[in-house]
Amino acid sequence: MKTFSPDDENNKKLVDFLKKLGLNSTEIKIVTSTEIEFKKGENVCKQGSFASYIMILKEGWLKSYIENIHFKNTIFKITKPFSIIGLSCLYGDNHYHFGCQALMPSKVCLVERAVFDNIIKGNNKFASEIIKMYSNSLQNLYDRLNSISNKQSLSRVCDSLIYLSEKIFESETISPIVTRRDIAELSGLATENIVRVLAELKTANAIAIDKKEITILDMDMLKRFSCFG
Amino acid sequence: MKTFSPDDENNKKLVDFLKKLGLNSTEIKIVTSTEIEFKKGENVCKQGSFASYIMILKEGWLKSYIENIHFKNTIFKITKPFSIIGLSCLYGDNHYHFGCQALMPSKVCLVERAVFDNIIKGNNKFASEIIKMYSNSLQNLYDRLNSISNKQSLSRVCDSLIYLSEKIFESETISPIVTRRDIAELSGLATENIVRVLAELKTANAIAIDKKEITILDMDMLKRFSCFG
DNA sequence: AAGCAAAATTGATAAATATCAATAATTATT
DNA sequence: AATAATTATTGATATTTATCAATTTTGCTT
Repeated sequence: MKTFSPDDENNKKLVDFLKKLGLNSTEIKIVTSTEIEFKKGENVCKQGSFASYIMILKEGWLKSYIENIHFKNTIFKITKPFSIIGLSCLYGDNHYHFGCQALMPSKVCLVERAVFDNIIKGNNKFASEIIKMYSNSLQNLYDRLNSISNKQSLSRVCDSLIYLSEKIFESETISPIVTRRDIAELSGLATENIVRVLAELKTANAIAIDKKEITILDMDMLKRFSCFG
Repeated sequence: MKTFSPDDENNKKLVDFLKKLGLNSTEIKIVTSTEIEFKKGENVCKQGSFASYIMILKEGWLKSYIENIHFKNTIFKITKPFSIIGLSCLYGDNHYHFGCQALMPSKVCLVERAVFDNIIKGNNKFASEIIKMYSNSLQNLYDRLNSISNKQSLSRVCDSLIYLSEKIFESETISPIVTRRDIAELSGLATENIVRVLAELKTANAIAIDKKEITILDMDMLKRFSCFG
């Protein structure tokens, strides 16, 4: 009997994911042929640089953000395996409109844009799956925009925690790979305010804090706070 | 010689637009068969309602926005003819995640989602044009998010004015169909602050104000202010 | 385990924005 | 053209959030 290393396991999952998107074996080989490792904190892509690749996250976690002139970032998405990054750059001007950084050691498959485009054009099932991803991305951005532009700090932080718990980590526990600053940039607030709001939520028994790890104890309460505005 | 009514003219432009997207005559007929008129202020779609249709704006102007509980809206897009609205609802849960309202009397073609989906699946050229629109929508949302979450009022208002002038009206003059409140909801600010910032910009000779009409006199200045943060 | 660097926390203060109230201007309606 | 209704404007004030400075905690390296 063959034993699988964690890497084999991960390969298998990635292939399964791509199959579900409608890719055949040849296409899967093409798409997974170039794999790059990134260290924690490394840039996966830089805002403004030439957008050569569409990226598939195979292992690890990334954050995608928009940089402004004064190095104040807005994180609009945390990405888990197996997600596709850079779809907004598939057509249009040839530059990344956002930056992306590894939250922990991560492996990413790079697919040249033209190659990716070709597969879409020749594979309707895949095209329609990609369109689903676009829809999801738009909806996620609507959510973030709503949170940041219409709500106050408490509600915004709750939104971020709900997002991280439900959409990203799929657990009541938010991994400590997400820092207070990350939550701040996700909420459009200063780090110090995040700390204060988290302390409030802890007092209210909505969350528990163990060092950098946050656990949601009362999701209903967070959702009520989120609605308050 | 035949003379054309404004309506004929408009029909022709719409057909041209759809041809460029790769649709054939049959598909164009299907897509333009249902046409609805909306009065100024009328809801084209309501956030949360069942998403039956993809919409093509044939005539007029619309605003798309996200509502929060306390009726504070965030406008994320102003739409001109010929734009497609509701792509984010093509798949996914069956509800509109945003509201859309007519800024003036407008005509909209309604296309059932399933019909639209079928055309995409059978027409690669069209699918890839639709994907371009998704990319543009995402990039527009990145821009808005960056403006609202990282910048102060002056820069935000400048961003909104630049957006309206360059992307929407394609003129230095911003049509008075956009109210101060619309600019506020586009900028994530209170209406009163918009008025104050506009007064500042007028004093700086960056814009001219004639009743409700705003004309950009110095686009470079607006862009510098936009970057200040 | 000690020492260092990064991240988190706390309090005090400043700055930015929202809100409220009152008035003026504009547009729509009759 | 007169009136009503909406939208815009202005000033004063209250809230909210950011910033700054100092300290503590945590995680990492040796």
